Amino acid sequence: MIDSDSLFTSTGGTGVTKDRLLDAAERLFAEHGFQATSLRHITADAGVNLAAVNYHFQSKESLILAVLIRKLEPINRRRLELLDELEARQRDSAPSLEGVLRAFLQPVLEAKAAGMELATFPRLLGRIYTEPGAWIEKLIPKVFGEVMGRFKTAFAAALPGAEPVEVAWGIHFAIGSMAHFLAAGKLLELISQGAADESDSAGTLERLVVFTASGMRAMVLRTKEAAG
Amino acid sequence: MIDSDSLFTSTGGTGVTKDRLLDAAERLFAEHGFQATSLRHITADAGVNLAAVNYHFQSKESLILAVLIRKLEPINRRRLELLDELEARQRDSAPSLEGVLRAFLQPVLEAKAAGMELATFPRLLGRIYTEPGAWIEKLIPKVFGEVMGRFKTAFAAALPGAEPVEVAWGIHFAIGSMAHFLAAGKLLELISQGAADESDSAGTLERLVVFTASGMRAMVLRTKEAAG
DNA sequence: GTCTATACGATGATAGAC
DNA sequence: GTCTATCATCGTATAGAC
Repeated sequence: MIDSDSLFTSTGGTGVTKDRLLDAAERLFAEHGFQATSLRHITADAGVNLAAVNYHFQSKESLILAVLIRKLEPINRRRLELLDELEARQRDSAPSLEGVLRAFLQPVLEAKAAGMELATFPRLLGRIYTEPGAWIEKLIPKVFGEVMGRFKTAFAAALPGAEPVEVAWGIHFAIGSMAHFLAAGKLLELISQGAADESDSAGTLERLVVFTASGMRAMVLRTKEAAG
Repeated sequence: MIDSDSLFTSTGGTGVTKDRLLDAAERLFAEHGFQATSLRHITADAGVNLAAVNYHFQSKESLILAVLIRKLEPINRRRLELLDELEARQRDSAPSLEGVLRAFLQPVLEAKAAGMELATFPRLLGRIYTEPGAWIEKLIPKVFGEVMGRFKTAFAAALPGAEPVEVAWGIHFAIGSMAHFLAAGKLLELISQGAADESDSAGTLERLVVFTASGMRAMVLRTKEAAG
């Protein structure tokens, strides 16, 4: 259905039309959502022909993914940077679990604080995960492959003695807490009756790190005790 | 855009057409997803006229919500049942945090194990939360209002001394871990390279309870120490 | 290789007769 | 309450100009 390769090929030279499309699409998606934004709106806004979408991208869904991947790339690069710094700072010992979590979570919260419409991303991924076709399984490794590999190792090192499968569960739950915060900020407002400030990035990061670090440690400890 | 009241009004007497629509929609949505299921498929399958959808429900989105709400109701009822039992069992002391979490999480995992297509629900809610219009803010309290109120009290009692806003953060993160597990099971497969068994409901419940209980306790402790 | 003009089939929604 | 008929709009595909 979607040629996943085309999503990653650089524009090479000028690539005016393609970039104009991505820019217009990004702006309109953030403002009105995916479904409410028609390809005709996008192409009119970009000043290009409707058919250009099907030339540069194959489908609307592919265009959405291209927009998201373009936004996600710097976040993942920053994650790897922070992990590099963390590992360089403590060459002898293993990095702390809190440090690894901070390297993983901070770039996302920074991007949200910078005004990026990240709420759309978990939504789209969530929709895609369970959609028939399952081409996402080849896409995710390409976008998150390096990040996931590096961080899995780092998490395992920060949780000595943990079974790899339990580390995976922990990462999954941690991503869930983060993704839900990004996607459903309004729910936090409802639960806390307006008392919680979701725009407080530093506070959110701290809470996420404390919550997930403690959760992961407890899960690992549980299985270690059950085994021993 | 959507008259939220109509989603909750009982069919009253027979209501054949409305129920036939809900049944057909539920089956087709679970099989093909929301977007891929057209109203014409649904009405043909239900043996009713196309316009019946717009008469009984106003829009496709409203029909989707009605289907989900109908499935969600028994889950929330079971949650309250389990919480009642828990509170009756230990009248004198406060219920344990793990017990409250189990009452909240178990009915969802049971429903998933029974074959319910729950993955669609976090997806839809996620999409709606950030959609313009924000009518969901009136809808959520109606569906989750009683559950949220009862469990907020129970969580606060199980976390003595915790600031209410921190309890809200904890609930939010816990819901995130649960919702992400429901919506993105394939991601867990990828992270664990197939080692994690997401169909193991008992194991998942146990992991979720341990993870979220420990996370909530640590978050509350952090703010208590900061305050004291 | 890029881009445009144009058309197609299907969709969600509505108006008005019964 | 239920139907038929009809609407504007959508995503997509193709043929052909630069």
